[in-house]
Amino acid sequence: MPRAGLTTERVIAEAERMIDDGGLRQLTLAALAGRLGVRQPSLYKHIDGLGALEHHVAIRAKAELGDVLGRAAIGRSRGDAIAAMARAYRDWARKHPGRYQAAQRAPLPGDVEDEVASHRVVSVVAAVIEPLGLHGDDAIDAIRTFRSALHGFVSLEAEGGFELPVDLERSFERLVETLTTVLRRWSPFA
Amino acid sequence: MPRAGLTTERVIAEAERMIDDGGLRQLTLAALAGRLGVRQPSLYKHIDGLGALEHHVAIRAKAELGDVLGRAAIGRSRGDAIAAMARAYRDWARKHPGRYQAAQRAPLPGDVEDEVASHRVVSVVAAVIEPLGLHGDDAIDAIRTFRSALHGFVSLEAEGGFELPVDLERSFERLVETLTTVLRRWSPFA
DNA sequence: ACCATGTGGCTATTGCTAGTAGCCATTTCG
DNA sequence: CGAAATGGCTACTAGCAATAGCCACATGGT
Repeated sequence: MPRAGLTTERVIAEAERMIDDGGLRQLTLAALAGRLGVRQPSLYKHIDGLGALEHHVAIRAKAELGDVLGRAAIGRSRGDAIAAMARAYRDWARKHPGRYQAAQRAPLPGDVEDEVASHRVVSVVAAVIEPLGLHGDDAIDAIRTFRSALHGFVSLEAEGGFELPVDLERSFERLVETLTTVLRRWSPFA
Repeated sequence: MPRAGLTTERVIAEAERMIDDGGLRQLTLAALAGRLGVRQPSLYKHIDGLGALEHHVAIRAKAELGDVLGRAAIGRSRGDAIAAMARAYRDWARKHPGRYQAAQRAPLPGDVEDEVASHRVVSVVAAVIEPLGLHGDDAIDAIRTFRSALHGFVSLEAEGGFELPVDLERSFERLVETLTTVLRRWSPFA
């Protein structure tokens, strides 16, 4: 009986591929094992159950998204950086819908690894917004607005929540323009 | 053996209560039957399986959300109507997190009932935005921006996606103010 | 009042899922 | 080259949705 040569890495990678074309919901250990040419219980030698697998996928997705956002902002400033980051955010989410979805679960309190990965995304956004002169609560409000608008657009788009598939590019560019304008003019709150 | 006196209505209502305090994910026919004092197969006399049940819940949630938004805007105009609608949106989603989540699935093509309910939400928003002088593609972009920002905020809030639970009220009011300002000044696109 | 019909429960069963126990062949390392 | 570790496996349990088919209750007509 020749060995399949699985590793934790390969199992997770296949799970990622699986959810990116089929949705998070249809990730099952049975189907995953099938894809890897192995029986379902064999997976437990590499991952600690379905929950742990989803957790790994989530952390990796958060880390990669943070990375992508960071790279998008390099060499740009202010409005340009914000727009580039927004487009990178949407692009990544569209290329990896399952992983994006997996990344939405908040870390459990005390789960340091997850907290770090989650925080990275926020801190990259914060780093781009800070040069606009925003600090403290004003910066927090601005970051939340930015994230809300992007996450909202991306997830409505992914769910097919926009009724007409036409003109999504235009609508998104419009949203990006609005965001950059709004954030550049962000002012202290009463 | 006395009858339990179930109806389709009661089954759906109990499912709604169930997902509103526990999340959509933990809606199972077994648990639902337990709550209703009945065995699991008995539910099939009233609903056509778990998928159909979720579908009913989704349609009712969309209809009710559309209703709530419509009522919020009555007697107000322009910025006031937009702000009131935004607050009503968030309030309803917070009061009914499971139903809000259920309402996010887009209708399958040809599912007229679902399409009507889905469209109602969009058309209420459209009705409030139109008096600002927006038509055609500009109105579509504006509606999408509005929905994106609200849905994004609400779902990030529900998932615990904002790191600090403090100041959410302030951040939301800020978002609402920003939205009303942006929409009032919405201009034709190049 | 009573019988006939329809219906809302039920038990029993199937098939799919996650997860556990424990075996054994292959690999790896002293 | 032998011993230990390891990565597959089969066999099993338990929970889930769903179907088949039974039977008691409720209802309505004569």
